[in-house]
Amino acid sequence: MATQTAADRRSAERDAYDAYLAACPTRNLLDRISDKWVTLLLCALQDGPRRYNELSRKLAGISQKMLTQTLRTLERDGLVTREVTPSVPVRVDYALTPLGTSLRATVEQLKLWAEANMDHVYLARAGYDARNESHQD
Amino acid sequence: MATQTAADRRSAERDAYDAYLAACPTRNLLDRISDKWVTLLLCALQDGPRRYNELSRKLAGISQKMLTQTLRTLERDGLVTREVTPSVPVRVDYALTPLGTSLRATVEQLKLWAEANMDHVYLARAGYDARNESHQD
DNA sequence: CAGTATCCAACTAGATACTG
DNA sequence: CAGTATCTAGTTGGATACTG
Repeated sequence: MATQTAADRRSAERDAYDAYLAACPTRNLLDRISDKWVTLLLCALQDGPRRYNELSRKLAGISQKMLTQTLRTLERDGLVTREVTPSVPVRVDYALTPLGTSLRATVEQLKLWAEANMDHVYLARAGYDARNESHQD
Repeated sequence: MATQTAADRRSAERDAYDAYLAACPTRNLLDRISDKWVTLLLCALQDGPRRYNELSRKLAGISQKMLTQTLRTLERDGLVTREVTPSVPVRVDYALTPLGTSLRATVEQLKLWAEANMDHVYLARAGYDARNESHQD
């Protein structure tokens, strides 16, 4: 009994943060990093520093607002660095921090998974829709 | 020249889907799976089938609407199965498909990353905010 | 138990125009 | 070049009430 309790306590301490809990701050962090722009930006920075306009071109269709906003959040959270070279015109380079690199490894899997399983998902949707349309009558 | 072109073509074929492109359907899929409820649900199903109310309790604070909606999307995309046992009251079990299991492996890393690096992110934010408040004057 | 249906406040994010 | 500022259409998701 005492053993059980001690084990439980140890386990609780190790898992101080638990995203299943609504009040846990990791719930918010998980929400932030679960974002397509975050994923694409971190991936776009994997081969070294990139300039603002390079990122803008690479992430086709992203608005200036979302690009700047996402980069600022990533910078504040310690995932990317922002280096300004005060030339004329000014040059700004974004790069991954070690923390950002550690997250990039994971979100890249997400991007690769989507690209690898798109066809599989298409098939699943077609099957689901076919099954559910036949229930209509 | 011919070699170059052939290599380009091969590369283009391998990367038929590219989430960097706005019009690519994987951009949408990436957006769908980049969702905290998707992550938490897939993780909650990792140890086997779970009933609707079990999931509701495990994902503290999720509304019925989001739970049902997310489960339906996951089912349609072929990531989870929904099994109805027509008892009274009815019993419904959700479980991961092989495709869902493959995605779960990745999103679990996301959840673990958030839980493991929360403190690091807190520190980064404090540093960023301190640096930027001192710029105010 | 496992949902469905509806309403709506709040947040999101694109478009647009402007700047050091 | 690398942003900022503003406006708003559209979406999201929680709350609430109801059902087989």
